[in-house]
Amino acid sequence: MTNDNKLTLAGLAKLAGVSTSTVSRALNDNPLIKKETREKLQALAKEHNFSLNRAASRLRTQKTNVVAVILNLTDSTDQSINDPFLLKVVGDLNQSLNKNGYELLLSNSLMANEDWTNYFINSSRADGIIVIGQGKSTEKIEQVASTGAPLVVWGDPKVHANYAVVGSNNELGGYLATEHLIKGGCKQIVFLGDPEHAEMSERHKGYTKALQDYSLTSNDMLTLSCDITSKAAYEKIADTILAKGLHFDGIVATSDMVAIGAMKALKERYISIPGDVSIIGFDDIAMAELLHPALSTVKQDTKKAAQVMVEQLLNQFQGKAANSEVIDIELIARKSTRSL
Amino acid sequence: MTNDNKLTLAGLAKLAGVSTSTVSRALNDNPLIKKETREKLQALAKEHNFSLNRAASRLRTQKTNVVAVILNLTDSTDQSINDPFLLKVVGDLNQSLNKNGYELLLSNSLMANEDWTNYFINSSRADGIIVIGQGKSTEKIEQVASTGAPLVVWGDPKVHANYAVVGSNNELGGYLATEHLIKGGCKQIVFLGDPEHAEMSERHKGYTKALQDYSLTSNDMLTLSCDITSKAAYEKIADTILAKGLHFDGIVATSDMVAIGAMKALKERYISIPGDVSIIGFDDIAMAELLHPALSTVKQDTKKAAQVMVEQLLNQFQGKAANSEVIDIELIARKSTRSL
DNA sequence: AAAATTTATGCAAACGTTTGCATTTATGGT
DNA sequence: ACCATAAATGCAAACGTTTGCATAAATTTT
Repeated sequence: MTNDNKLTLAGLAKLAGVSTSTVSRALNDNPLIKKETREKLQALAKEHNFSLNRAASRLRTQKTNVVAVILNLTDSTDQSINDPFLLKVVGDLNQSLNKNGYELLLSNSLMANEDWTNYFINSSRADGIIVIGQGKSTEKIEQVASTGAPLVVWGDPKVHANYAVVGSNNELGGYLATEHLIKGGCKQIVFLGDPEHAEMSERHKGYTKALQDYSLTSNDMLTLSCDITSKAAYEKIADTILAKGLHFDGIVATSDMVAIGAMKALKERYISIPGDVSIIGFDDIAMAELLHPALSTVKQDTKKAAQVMVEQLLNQFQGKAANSEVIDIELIARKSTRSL
Repeated sequence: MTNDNKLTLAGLAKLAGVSTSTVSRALNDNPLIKKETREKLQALAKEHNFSLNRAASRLRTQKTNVVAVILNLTDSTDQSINDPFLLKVVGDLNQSLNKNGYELLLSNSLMANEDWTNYFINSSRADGIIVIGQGKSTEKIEQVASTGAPLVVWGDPKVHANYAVVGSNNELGGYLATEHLIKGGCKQIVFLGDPEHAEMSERHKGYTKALQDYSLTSNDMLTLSCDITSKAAYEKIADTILAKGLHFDGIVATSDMVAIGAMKALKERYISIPGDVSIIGFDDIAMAELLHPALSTVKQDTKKAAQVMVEQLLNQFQGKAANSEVIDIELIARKSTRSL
């Protein structure tokens, strides 16, 4: 529009009849420059539609103002990429990062290079790394941590790690969910999910503890292990009922998506929810309240989580140590569970 | 680990006893360098965990190998950020971009600066822009297009625009969906969605055309306008039934999320699906087949779409003009619609 | 009114690559 | 053996910022 050959700092300087250093400082609102000239130059820049070359300034300052967000998918069936919860976290991180002047470089564990520190940090692609999900193996994460690169992980904050983990109180969540079913009168409560997964295993702990506290059967056969996708959950419940009949009256699902799969398997068999079987999920994805019956669940506060994660990362940028932090969860009782 | 003070090209060169130019060329696999030395240097680089400073190379080459992906949210209630379909598109774009050596910088229309070309392209943050969703207003997009910046938009490819649009054949989709209901015996078919939205309005066209072709009532009152979220759809259906009774026996929903909301409103009133009312969605999100009843829908091929969009963008990088392109859709009949 | 201080601006080097051109080394032709 | 050509490497400039230090201008102090 205005000028075709890209306008540079030097160009602006010439236009204004000052030096590049003055323009640079003025645009960065450096008080070293007299206020009037600062404003004049800023106006000039706006007028000429000037925009700083970030590649140059990143090179000079050794700071990118970019954060790499890595979706830690568990395997190649791009299943979890469909989990609305994870993607909600990405969205909220984007908001928080932008608010703090950072941009979000999206990546995932399947595509990203082997050595994350090397690829993102040493190459000046990003200043820090946020990993979403600990998955089943944490070796790559630990490797990043060992390099000392700024890092925050979404996962279970209770697992002892040499890196900062932000996450919900999963054990408590599992406990509350189970207790809610118990109080609704359930006697045979199944845990449905993947107990090898860090976060899920904590939820399983809470589940077991609640059963003990209320002295209910804590049979091993009540733990149904399956991948954390709707489809896997659907199949697991269908198979189980086929094999052993309806030997349970409550399901603690490890995520809302898992609960959705289970619900479908039950509905297809005309098993009433919550009449015959109560079911409770985890996450509180947007869809939970729109299911029929509306899904009771344990809500994870992703907005808060995103804020905390960004905050922790910024701390590390300033040389401070980062701490793991627990985000409060909240039991949301809807229609898929009986409440006596 | 190996060395703490960052290793640079010059450092590597010194280690190898050659010049920086040789190392640079070797690492870029430039045949100007003898094959043996190339391999030797690449091995050395790997051994020393060397990684190129991208800020520097971007500055020098004026190429970032980054593409900005902008989620074009319609308003500030961050509603659409919850739409799994949009996020699926982001995921697929990430795959396609990575496969072609590009990285994905995520942004959204609410946070991003006003002038997208200026912010992303002129500043050397990215080489090109992909906008997901035309939304209700396309002024920002048109502005980008007018600057000549590499741009591809996901939306309705039929709307005549001065930029390349990749999208499904929405009119055909709307037609097929409606026809499917008609063939199932529906007589009073409602269109549920937002006809002001570019893509949705095309689907509405197809809907109208199908009604005409089969000479069914094409009453204006059968077009129920609502935001494209589950919640809005739920409320719209609930209100409509309250006000006018059940005056329809089929619903063409503008997206699967909208269909989900409508389904809930029906179920709550013990209206049988598809017994009393058939319902069909659009998108085929992962969850569609896991609803009860499994949702019939018009599938959009996001993987293919992502590939095409990236391809079109790469074309523009090479100076070629980009064309709008139509992605095939597919009717998926499940259990939420009668099939006579 | 000159010296001392404060305030505002400019100079020039540096960030780490890439690449046109010059130079050296190897290969081949007579 | 010598020259012409081809292959391999090196030199040095450039990309567009930022910033320590030096300088110039304005202000205050004596």
